[in-house]
Amino acid sequence: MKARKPVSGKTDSPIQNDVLRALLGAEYKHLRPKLERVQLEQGETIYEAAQRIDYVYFPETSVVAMIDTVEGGGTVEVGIIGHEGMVGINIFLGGLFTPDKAIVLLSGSAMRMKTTDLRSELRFGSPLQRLLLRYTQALLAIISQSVACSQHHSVPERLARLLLTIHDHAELNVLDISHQSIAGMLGTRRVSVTAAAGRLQAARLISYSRARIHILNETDLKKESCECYRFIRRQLDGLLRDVPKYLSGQSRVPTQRTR
Amino acid sequence: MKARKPVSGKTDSPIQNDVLRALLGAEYKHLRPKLERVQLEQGETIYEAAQRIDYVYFPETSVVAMIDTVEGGGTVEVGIIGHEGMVGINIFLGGLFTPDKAIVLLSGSAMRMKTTDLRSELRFGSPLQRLLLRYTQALLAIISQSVACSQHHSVPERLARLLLTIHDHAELNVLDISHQSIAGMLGTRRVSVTAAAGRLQAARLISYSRARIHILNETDLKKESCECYRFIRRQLDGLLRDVPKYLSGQSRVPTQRTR
DNA sequence: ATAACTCAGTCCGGTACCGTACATACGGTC
DNA sequence: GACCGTATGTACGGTACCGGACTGAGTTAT
Repeated sequence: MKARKPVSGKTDSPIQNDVLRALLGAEYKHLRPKLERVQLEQGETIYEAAQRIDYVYFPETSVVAMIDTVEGGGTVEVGIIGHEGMVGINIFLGGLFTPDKAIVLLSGSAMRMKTTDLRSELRFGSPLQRLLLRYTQALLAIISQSVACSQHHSVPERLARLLLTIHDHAELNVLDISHQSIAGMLGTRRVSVTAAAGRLQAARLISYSRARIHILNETDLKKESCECYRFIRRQLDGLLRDVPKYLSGQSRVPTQRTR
Repeated sequence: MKARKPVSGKTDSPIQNDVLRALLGAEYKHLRPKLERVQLEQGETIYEAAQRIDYVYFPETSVVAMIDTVEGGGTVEVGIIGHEGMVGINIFLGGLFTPDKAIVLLSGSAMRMKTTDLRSELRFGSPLQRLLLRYTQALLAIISQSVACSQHHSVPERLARLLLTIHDHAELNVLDISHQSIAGMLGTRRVSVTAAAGRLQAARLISYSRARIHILNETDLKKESCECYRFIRRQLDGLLRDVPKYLSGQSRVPTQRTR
């Protein structure tokens, strides 16, 4: 496991991950010393496929993509994880490894925790466990939808969906991603991405150059996307709404991070 | 909820679902009165999408498919569930509804349990919970692979995979399924299935007529399938191997049902 | 026997991709 | 400014699959 430097100075600033924030009561005090804030840099590989996992990550401003690889080298994205979730859900489910590769899509901070610490937190029907169960549910629904999506929706539709999904986690209207790496996520050729992106640019919905994409018109971009974007949003929004009932003293989830 | 007749007579015969069998100790006695054996008939719909769930099902000789539907009517299979698993995993994860439709692929028996009973069983860190967590893990891995599969593998490859997967749950080398419903699972046209199936028949790997498919040469059929079949098998086999360590008094999982 | 239905076989033009290749353009480095 | 690595633009033939339509063959109902 590669050494990773903690974010200097602001180790104690407020936590921005929704799962952790939902635990801000008594549970939190107990958990806090086991959490460490780290900076994740774009392009960095967090997990290799089939690798033993030492840490799970709760992204804050960072965004992480889960990537599957098939024989022959083809890849595809099976999940985008940001401040609403956790990277390493397989650990929670009882596994020791990740089935897929996790790479950092957008630089930013994340809280991390040793897998051993996570496991001991889960001993009882703890709030953390219920939160993660709930998150797993959303993840399962989203991935199921992804199967349907890759089967039935066109590359342009899926490109719009992907851009919107990442954009929802980003702080600006700018995404630093190349056509090539988008192609890797959609499981298609770079050329197909360029063609689709070209159309979106011609329609003034986005603009791009050299691995930098600007979202110009989010509203109309949604119209170009397949239903899957809305589906994903609904799942993740529901996640926040459903959280309170799992908590004891807490009446409402803290305000969502602006983007 | 439709009335469903219990299987007459043999209500007390041994349970054939792997999850339940793994609980055959003290936990079992506690659970047994809450389980009811029912007969599931091919083509029957167990859950509609977005429907409230009253029962979860533990298939024994029956096989169930989870089907997603997209706007426009396209469908795709997102999971085949047999004696190794549970139908209604979303309940376990804290939901109230199924996101997808569940239909009976092959007739047979299943044990079922009220969702309310399931929930109360899960209060503590029960063995049942750990078994279902472990199962969820496998399910997540399999569905992730399905995303990659539908993106990168051809219809003939995926047809072989599907037939093998169903066959593994069946008791005979005969599957009563039409090209049309296979098309619904692969998310493709009936014509594409016919073409692919025709090739497999010409190669004497299968034979078929009027919604009845015979598996003639499983070994060579595997060679026509994409890697995904092996992947699924590995996940489900690992499921059985990993079970014992979650149990207290039990040293080994009971012998697997022959097929 | 006839009809009605479901299932499978075949054909047709169209298109959204694929794999490959090469050309151009941008950004940073020296 | 010249260079190099990376990103994007474009072209081209090939093919897997689509949507739609029609035929014939088996199965069940009347």
